[in-house]
Amino acid sequence: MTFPAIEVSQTPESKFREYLATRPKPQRFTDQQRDLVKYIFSRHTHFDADQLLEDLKIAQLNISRATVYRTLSKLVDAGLLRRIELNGRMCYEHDYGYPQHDHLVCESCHKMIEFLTPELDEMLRQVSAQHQFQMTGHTLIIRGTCIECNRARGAKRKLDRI
Amino acid sequence: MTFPAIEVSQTPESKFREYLATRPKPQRFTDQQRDLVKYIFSRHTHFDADQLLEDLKIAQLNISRATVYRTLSKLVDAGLLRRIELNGRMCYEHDYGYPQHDHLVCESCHKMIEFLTPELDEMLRQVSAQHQFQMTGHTLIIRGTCIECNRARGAKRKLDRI
DNA sequence: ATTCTTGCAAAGCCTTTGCAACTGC
DNA sequence: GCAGTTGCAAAGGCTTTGCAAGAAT
Repeated sequence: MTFPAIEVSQTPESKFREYLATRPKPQRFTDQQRDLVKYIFSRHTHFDADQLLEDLKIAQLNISRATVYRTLSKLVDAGLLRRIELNGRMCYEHDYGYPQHDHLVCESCHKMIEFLTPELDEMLRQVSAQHQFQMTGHTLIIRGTCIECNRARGAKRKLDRI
Repeated sequence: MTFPAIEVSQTPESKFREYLATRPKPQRFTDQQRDLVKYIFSRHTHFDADQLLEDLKIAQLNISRATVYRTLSKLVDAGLLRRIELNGRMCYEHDYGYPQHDHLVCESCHKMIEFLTPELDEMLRQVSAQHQFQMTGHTLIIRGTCIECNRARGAKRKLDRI
């Protein structure tokens, strides 16, 4: 993990069960949902629906595409996952037990680097206030090239010159 | 316009022609492209491909969907338009002759409000430097409710209580 | 004359949805 | 047993693309 986890009193599974039970229309907790929550919270990565589906297959967990999409939505609603829009597709990351942060995204290797910015919140609040805007959330992504890809590129340029 | 325009020495059309001529493989400047550039720069709005297509129809300019998409891409490459990803679709706005800024997006009426933040650039630079990250651009969107929608909502709540 | 662009329709990509079978409570 | 969930395949929304006809240089 990039940052120390936040202390939480419940497991992701119990938090999810609580969410399901608490909805206006109570929802059920199924085997597929249990497996998904367990799998997703067994590692700290950014992933999209497709990657997750592949990884689940490798892990011998047979859960259909439709169920994966439906469960991801519920997990976002439940506050267990955060959704990030990136290059026209949805990316997910842990929300529960993990501090709010933003991302540097490498356009070469697509790595996501997390960063914390206490000043940013203050800035967002000020801007919103100036426009009498009721902020509910924000998205900040810094695009560019990570240090590894930059080095690789530099090395390649050197080779090209020989 | 929300902000004063930047002084530019060329018209959007001539800048585009220059871009087309300067590419490794020179590209042609067609009637459809001319009409599109003229139309797009005749007003300062945020728009997506679909809205543009509708507006073009109203303006009696018959340009096919494919050509609109293809030309929008070229205009982005040429530095005439900026592309903003929003709710799974692409939005466009003037780049040439207009200062770099970020957006507040109302989730109720989908209005986009532009704002300038000198401090932000410094912050982004610092974060990038800390991670030895070569920044090429960023996206910052503040989501929430604009003042008009907030008022409307308040009014509705009042009515509901009667 | 050559090569690039257009317009059409078809395909692509990611995500959502209708429906019959199934399952948690 | 009833209401909500699954899996499948089909549909949806937006964008891209193959190809023949047309236009720019």
